[in-house]
Amino acid sequence: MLKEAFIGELLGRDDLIGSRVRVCGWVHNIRDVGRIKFIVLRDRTGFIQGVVKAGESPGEAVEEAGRLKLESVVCIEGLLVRGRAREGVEVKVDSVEVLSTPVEPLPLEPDDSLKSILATRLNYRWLDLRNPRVTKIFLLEAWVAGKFREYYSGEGFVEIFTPKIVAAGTESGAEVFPVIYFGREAFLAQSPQFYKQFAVIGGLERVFEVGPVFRAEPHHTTRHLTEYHSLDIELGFIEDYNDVMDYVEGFFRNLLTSLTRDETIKPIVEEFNVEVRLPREVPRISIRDAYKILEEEYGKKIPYGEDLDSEGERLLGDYARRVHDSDLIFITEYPWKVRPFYTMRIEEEPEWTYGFDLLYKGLEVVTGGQREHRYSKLLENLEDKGLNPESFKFYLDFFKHGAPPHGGAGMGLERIVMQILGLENIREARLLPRDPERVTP
RNA sequence: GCCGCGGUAGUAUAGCCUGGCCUAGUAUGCGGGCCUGUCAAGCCCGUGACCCGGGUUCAAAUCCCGGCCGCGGCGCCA
Repeated sequence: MLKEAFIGELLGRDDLIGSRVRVCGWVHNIRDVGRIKFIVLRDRTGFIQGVVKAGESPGEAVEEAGRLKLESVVCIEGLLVRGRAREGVEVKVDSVEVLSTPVEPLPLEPDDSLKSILATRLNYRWLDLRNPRVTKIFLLEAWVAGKFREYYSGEGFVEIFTPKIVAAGTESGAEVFPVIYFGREAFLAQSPQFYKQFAVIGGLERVFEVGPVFRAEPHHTTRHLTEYHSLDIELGFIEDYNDVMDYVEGFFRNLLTSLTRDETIKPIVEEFNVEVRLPREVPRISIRDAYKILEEEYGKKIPYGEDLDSEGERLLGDYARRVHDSDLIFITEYPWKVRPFYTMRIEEEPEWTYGFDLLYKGLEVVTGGQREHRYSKLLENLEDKGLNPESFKFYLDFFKHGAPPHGGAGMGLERIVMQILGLENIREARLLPRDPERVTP
């Protein structure tokens, strides 16, 4: 390896002071004070200052240092000494090795990239990503996905990998991207829904998946992407959908608790200056109660039996915080008319379902519910939705040979990250966002 | 998909409403120079822009129309 250690690994290591180190990274800043040059190197873990002095440092190093540009990729070597730099230590440089240097002026300065509009930042995302604050978003995202895997693996869930090229859309209504599959029409999966049910029915019982999903909806909002990452779970032998919510809640408790305790992630939370609240209890209120709360406490009228709009969700987020001291709130028993056909309906009140959403800081981040596992009921549901059972034959067949009662949920990774950090636009939480206008870079 | 707002150097902005004093200002970057402890380094010099097309007018960055692109709200959703 050209590089022996991350910058962060060299900082705060008193035992290394006085020894020779090699540091590789990007030139973050050059402060040329006449015969002394200060070179600030950056990698994803931090900054370190190198000092080159004319007359003192080897002539070759001085010459090379003079040729550096911002964002040149270099390795410097020298003694690690206590210095007057912010980091407490600095490198007395005796060798500068330039690995790559910009061939054109920078269209965006990483250090200042946040001053640019998002569109420009996304056009030059490889530079924007070097902004330490932006880097941290993706370190957190990786950590969240890791926590998801860790939590559910620990609860006996099996990770699955389902097809992303599929023959039919999952939910009626939501638009899919068609692809030409050897001359036939196929689609990009908008959800692993059918296949995670398949895996449960196939005897894996408890499964999870982390994967991309695709939605051909022309949304122009700060919280939609046409390609995002879904954290999915599905589990069999549930008594009712509260079992599903228990597992969702368990994950969020674990996540938020770790967020406040994990030393590796604390600096990120601090950088964004966000408060992480651990709820004592996560309220579960039926949507019918939510209608009442919205009307009585906020004067907001949602037509009975209709879905919540985004303002309603924001207000319920406020309600949860005010009344229950919780950033999280489950809304349950969604109306049948706004839920997909595979959702289990309440036997005595078939206009309502065992479907729920979880709002985090007033934004829907999870959707889930108990699924209909009875073949005949599924047929009824399809008929009720005016859907043709023929188009769902491959799915219906799963249910012909023994399917346990089951349910599950899907969580939006980017939305979770966005809400944790208080980002204003979901594109910030996507490395290379896809939206109705953008397919590059 | 419907509705609204916007497009000025590489980047971010001022100017636009109330057309002329705009040879388009500022910051940062970039190029050059000075400076032996900077840390948003500083100082001096230079570089570089009105999205495209049409119209109104003596005169358009500025007003009008069309296009393209961007941003946001709603619907819908994670």
